[in-house]
Amino acid sequence: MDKTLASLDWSLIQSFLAVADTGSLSGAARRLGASQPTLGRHIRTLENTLKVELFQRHARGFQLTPLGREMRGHAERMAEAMAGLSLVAAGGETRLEGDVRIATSVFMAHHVMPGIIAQMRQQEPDIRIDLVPSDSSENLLFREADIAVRMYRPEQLDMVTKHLGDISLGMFASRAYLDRKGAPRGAEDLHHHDVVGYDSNDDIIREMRAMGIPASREMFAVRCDNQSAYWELVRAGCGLGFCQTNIARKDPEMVEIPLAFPLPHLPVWLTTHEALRHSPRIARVWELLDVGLRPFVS
Amino acid sequence: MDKTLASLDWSLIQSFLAVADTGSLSGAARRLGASQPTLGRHIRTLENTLKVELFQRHARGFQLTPLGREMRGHAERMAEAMAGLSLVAAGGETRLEGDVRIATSVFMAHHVMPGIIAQMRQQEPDIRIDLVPSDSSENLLFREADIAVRMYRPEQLDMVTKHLGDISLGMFASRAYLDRKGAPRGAEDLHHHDVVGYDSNDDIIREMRAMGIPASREMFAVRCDNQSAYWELVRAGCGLGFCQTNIARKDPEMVEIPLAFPLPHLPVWLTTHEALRHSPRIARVWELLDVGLRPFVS
DNA sequence: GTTATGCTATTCATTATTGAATGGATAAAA
DNA sequence: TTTTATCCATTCAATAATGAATAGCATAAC
Repeated sequence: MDKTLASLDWSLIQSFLAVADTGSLSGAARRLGASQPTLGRHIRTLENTLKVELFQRHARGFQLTPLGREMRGHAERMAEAMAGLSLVAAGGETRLEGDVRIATSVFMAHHVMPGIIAQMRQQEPDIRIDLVPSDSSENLLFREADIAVRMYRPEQLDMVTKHLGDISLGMFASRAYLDRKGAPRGAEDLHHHDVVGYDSNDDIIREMRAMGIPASREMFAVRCDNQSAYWELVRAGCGLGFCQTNIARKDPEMVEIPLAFPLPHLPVWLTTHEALRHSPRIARVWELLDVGLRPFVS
Repeated sequence: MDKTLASLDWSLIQSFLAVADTGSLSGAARRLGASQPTLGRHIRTLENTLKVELFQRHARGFQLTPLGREMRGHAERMAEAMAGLSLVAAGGETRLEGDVRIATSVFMAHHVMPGIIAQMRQQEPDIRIDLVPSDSSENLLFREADIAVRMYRPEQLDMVTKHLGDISLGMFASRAYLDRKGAPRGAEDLHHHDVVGYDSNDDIIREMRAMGIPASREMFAVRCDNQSAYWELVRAGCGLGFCQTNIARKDPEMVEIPLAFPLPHLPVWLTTHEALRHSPRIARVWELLDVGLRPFVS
């Protein structure tokens, strides 16, 4: 085996990749939990050892040279292999303790998960939970999360999934709003009302059109992409809005608006990586999520 | 990104793979140029961080657990990516100095390369040469060599190759042997002579059979796989033997035995990895080998 | 122009890592 | 059995790597 290959410290490549990704020593340092001088030294050592120039030193940061760009691909392949390795390792943990990261939508994280997690903590005090609220999908391969609770069918490969059931949606308004504007009568009447909608997400519009109701972005008086904040807007009386019926019906201030047409249902999927499935603590949290979410997916 | 993934030092994986490959801390230490306690600590750190058991401690060394075996594949993928990276880096070196590893057959390394390398050193004193004599083929992907001089067409992918010409073979015997046994007359007469052959390598037998001459392993009085030692056996008068004519004819003690049938020719191929082709020092050594080998491939 | 911000390079005390040495344990060879 | 050769774990002095602090730049905003 070549001397260079054997003696070159792999952690230098780790640093190289971090600097290449973040574009600066400082950024890479933050990502790796190291300091900026350390990263600077790592890059210099790497360049000196390989006798090549990997970055152009710029006042605003480090920029890859063409050669560095060529090397980056290989470093990324190393990172992927490392991710796979780390996944196998996590799946091999045998004790019923440790951290479990649960990714789910902002809305669920706000309105559903706290109760479930509180119960989990009582039953499994040795399992610490990281809750990752996010409406963009996580990459479970890179362990951005261990278990994801999602409102759509996961499409990543090597995943174990379970469809827990469906969440029914309803249209709601606050009493204050209804006192002011009255309740809508039928689909056409919606045009005379304020509706709270999503901003960049066009789910509502597409669903309404699918129902045969003309809809456009302009019909929304107030828009918000964060679903928790969205719901607070509706509760504050900004207009009509949609919400999971199981949550909204518990709120005495909110009134459900009966609709002539049925709203779509949201499927609830539990997901984890195949390699993690046999880890006791992941399996346990999976089980508790399965049970805990049941009341919400009637 | 997961904390474990980001914070786990990749050099620990490097150590893990070395221990998995060699089966011992000491062996891994030798391979990595580190010490046995260091490797021991690395493995322990890795196991503690990932909270898994990777090896079974045995008195004779370390043995992978099933989980460790699963992880090994990923570690190997990392090593492959690392090899690719290191190759790109080596190809990106811009100076006409450094080390170049030349792999070639034991015989060539003994009888041909020294002169060529001596001349190289005069013309390019800043290029240091590692000569790797080996009759098994090198893996240029892992940079076991930078340039290989081979007697067969290389089959690895991503390789740059050049057919320099062919080497002609002849049958020779020492004067001492001929004085004792006389020269053979024709192919049938070979049975009354001692022939020095290869041991596990059956090239000679296959070639003779291809020529229509009945041959078997038993016809060899003395056998040796190392071709340099083989030739010394022939020179010492152990029997008839084959050799490159260009080399053998320079030896006043050796007499060529004229044969009625033609012997096969050996092709000479120069090989390097695609990624290294544009490195100035590799290109320079390639060029000098091309020129230097010319007299031998008439 | 001036200020604020974000970055890199350098220094130096601190900390963490390393390896030589040692002891103990096991398996193979004499 | 005794010897020999490996191997691993542990210890501790020496070494190497680290990060906080600082200074110096370049850019962007005012």
